[in-house]
Parts: sequence; structure tokens; C-alpha cells
Amino acid sequence: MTTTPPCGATGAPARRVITTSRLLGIAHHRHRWPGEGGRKQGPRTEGPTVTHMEAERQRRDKLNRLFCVLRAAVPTVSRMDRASLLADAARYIAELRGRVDQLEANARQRQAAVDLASAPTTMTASYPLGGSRLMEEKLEVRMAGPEAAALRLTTAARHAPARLMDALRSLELPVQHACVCRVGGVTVLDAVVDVPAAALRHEAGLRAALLHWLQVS
Amino acid sequence: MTTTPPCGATGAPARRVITTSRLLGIAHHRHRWPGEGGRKQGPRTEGPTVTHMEAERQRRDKLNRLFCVLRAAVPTVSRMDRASLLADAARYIAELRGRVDQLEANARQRQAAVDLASAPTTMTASYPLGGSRLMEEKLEVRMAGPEAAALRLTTAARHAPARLMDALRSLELPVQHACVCRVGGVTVLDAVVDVPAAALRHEAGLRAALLHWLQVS
DNA sequence: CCGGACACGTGACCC
DNA sequence: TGGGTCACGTGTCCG
Repeated sequence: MTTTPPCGATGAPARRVITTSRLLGIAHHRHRWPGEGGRKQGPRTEGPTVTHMEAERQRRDKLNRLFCVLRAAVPTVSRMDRASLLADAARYIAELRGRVDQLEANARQRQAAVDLASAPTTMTASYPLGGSRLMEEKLEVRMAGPEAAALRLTTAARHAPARLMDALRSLELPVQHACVCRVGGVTVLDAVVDVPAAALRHEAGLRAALLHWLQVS
Repeated sequence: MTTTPPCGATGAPARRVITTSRLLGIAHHRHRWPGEGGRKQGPRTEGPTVTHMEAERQRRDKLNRLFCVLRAAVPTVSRMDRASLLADAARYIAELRGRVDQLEANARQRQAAVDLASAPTTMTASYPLGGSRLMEEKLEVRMAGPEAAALRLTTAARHAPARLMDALRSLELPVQHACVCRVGGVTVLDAVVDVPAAALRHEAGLRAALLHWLQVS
């Protein structure tokens, strides 16, 4: 009779009787056919009612299918109950949200350390580093021939070599020669790069571009 | 009559009529009282039926409350429909799961470098690079004192300086000295780094960790 | 007037 | 024997 098994295979839409236990989300009811078998509602054998019945049945089926979809999405289903499913789904969503927030906070914290090493810069950049201390960075750019430039970055910031190399990579400036030397707390970076892009073949523009990429490192 | 508004304030459990639109999740129906108002079902005015009615009503109310709970847990509710809510909840759970997996994978990848420090690797690593071409990279690691190491990377890959510096930054290895020289199509990178982490103070482990970060650069 | 959406009461099933 | 749950048909509202 007319019951399609919840969460069952999407087989024939024929109405059928299921006799298995409901613990697998299977329904099993013995219902009479309103017009045929044992009747209970005397009147109403007319036209508009049957379409309504069918519509309501399809609505129920859709809800059942969606319940099954949700059941498949929630791994922690305590019972096969509809109510338990709704409660578990809400609880699971809250748990997932908590985990996402925590993981994103961790990722953000890791990123914050990197961001702290960079900063707004104009001619000489000053920015907080390692707590509240202020630190300075100097970048000199000198064209060495039409398609080559010599750079010198002097800084006390951490990870200066990585940041400069990232900037050079972002600007597609192949490194022909580079030398890093650290003395005391200051790092001196010398480099000679090719400048394939004509737009970067002047000292001011090249320097501005490099400073930009040093910030967003 | 008998309808408690879904998602309404948890006020008195008295049955009441709501006349507002349903777009806010408010129900509004005019139903007759089976025993009192206009009757439709002739028989059944006995005992066991009334408790069943009440039980079923409480069940419906519970389901409605749980629907509201779920609705509050899902931020992306397209429509106030029950079916839409179930579908959106499942979709939202899938989205959250995806984000959690991705964030956890990121965190795991960060952790992998430390684990790799105690794993053996081959001497020269080869992996696909720049599309489908296979490229070889040679990395030599030699400890220079208890807390310092000398590295030499020889490669034909592009952006080798940036990749090596990124690896050093990821492993928190301060660069004391570095020198880059490009001859022909090959880049030779020499570096001397501090090794603050005791776990990395052996050539094989340090080399494996560096190779890992060079790959994921 | 029709299709969608709910709530309701009821029969049937399970533990 | 009951408490709990589901499916069903129906009435009724809305757009």
C-alpha cells in the first residue's frame, strides 16, 4: 500500500508494502485504499479530491526523500527518528561551525605572523615587528645596463631573503647573482636581476613595484 | 485554535490563531475543534482516542520546534519551506565538511615538514615541474657546527631562489649567508643557515624537510 | 480556480 | 496494554 520506503533505492514509484523493521529507516504500514478497500470516510469520491490526495502524497514523498538526504549528510545519527535526526543535524552543524571557526582562527594566526613582517612602505619603511618595536627597511635600486638592475635591501626584519625572492619571482625578474650576509641583527641583501619587462626598466618604477611586493610578500 | 506558531517565542503553550503571513515561518490556519466546534467525524468520543490525539499533537509540536532549531542553525535558508530547509541543511553540512577538510589538510601540510625531519629520503629528488617536463634538482646538506648548516642547491628550475628561501622561512632557518649564481641555464644556490630546532640538526632530516618544502613551494 | 504547503485526526505499527 | 512514531486523507489557507 502506497508507502515508498524512505531512503530506499530510487526504484519504481509503485506503491508497495514493506515488512522490514524501521531501524533502517524503513516504513511499513498496512493502509486501506480510500476508494477501494475498507472505507471509513463515507462521502468524497469526486474529482478534485483525488488530485489533492496525489499532490499531498508527492509532497510527503519529497519530504521523506529530503529527510533521507539529510540523514546521509549527518554522520552522528543517534536514532532513526525524525525528531532525533533534526536535533542531531542542528547539533552537527554547530559542531562543524565551531571547528571551522577554530581552524580559521589558527590559520589566521599563522598568517598574522607573516603579515607582521611586512608593512606600508614609501621611501624607507617603518613598521611594528616582534611586539611593539619599530623597524626600518631600506631598498636601493640602480639600473646596471638597459636590461639589468642591481638591488640592495638592508633590513632587520625576519625572513628578508624569502620576501625579496618572492618579490623577484612575482615580478618575473630572473636572479643572475645574489648575496646575503647577516651581521648583528641586520641582513644585507645584494642582487643583480634581469629586467625583461620594459615597463620596469627605470629605477623609481622598479623600486615601487618591489616595495609593493615586499609588503604583500 | 490549536496551532502553535513555528519558531515563535517559547511563550505559553496555549493554542492560538496566527494571522500573519507565513513568510516568517508563521502558521495560520482556522481549524475546528473535533469534539466541540463543527464536528465531522461522527463516532469516536471515547477515552483512548483523546490521549492519542494529544500525543500526536505534542509530536507535531516537537517536530515544529526542531524544524525551527534547524532553521536557526542553517544560515542559508532560501525559503521558509520545510523541504527547502531540509535541502539547505544538507547542502550547508556538505559545504562545512568541505571547508573543514581543506583547513585540516592545510594544517596537516604545515605539520608534515616536522614529521619529515625524521624520515629517510633519496639523495636527488626528481618530480614533475613546469607542466609535464621532468626536472632534476640536487640538494646537498652539510652540517657546519652544531647549530649551523651549509646548503647547496643546483637546479635548472625557474624561481629556484624564491623557492629555497620560502623553504628556509617555512622551516624557520635564519639565513646567515647566501650566494646565488646563474651560469647558462643552471642556478647554483649556496647558503649558510642557523638551525635552532634540534630536530633538524642532522643532515638527512634537514635535507628531507627542505626537499619537501621545495616541492610544495 | 489551482497548486503548494500545513495542521489535524485517525488507523496501524512497533517496543 | 499503552506510549511513541509514521503514513494517510482531508480541510484550509495562500499566492
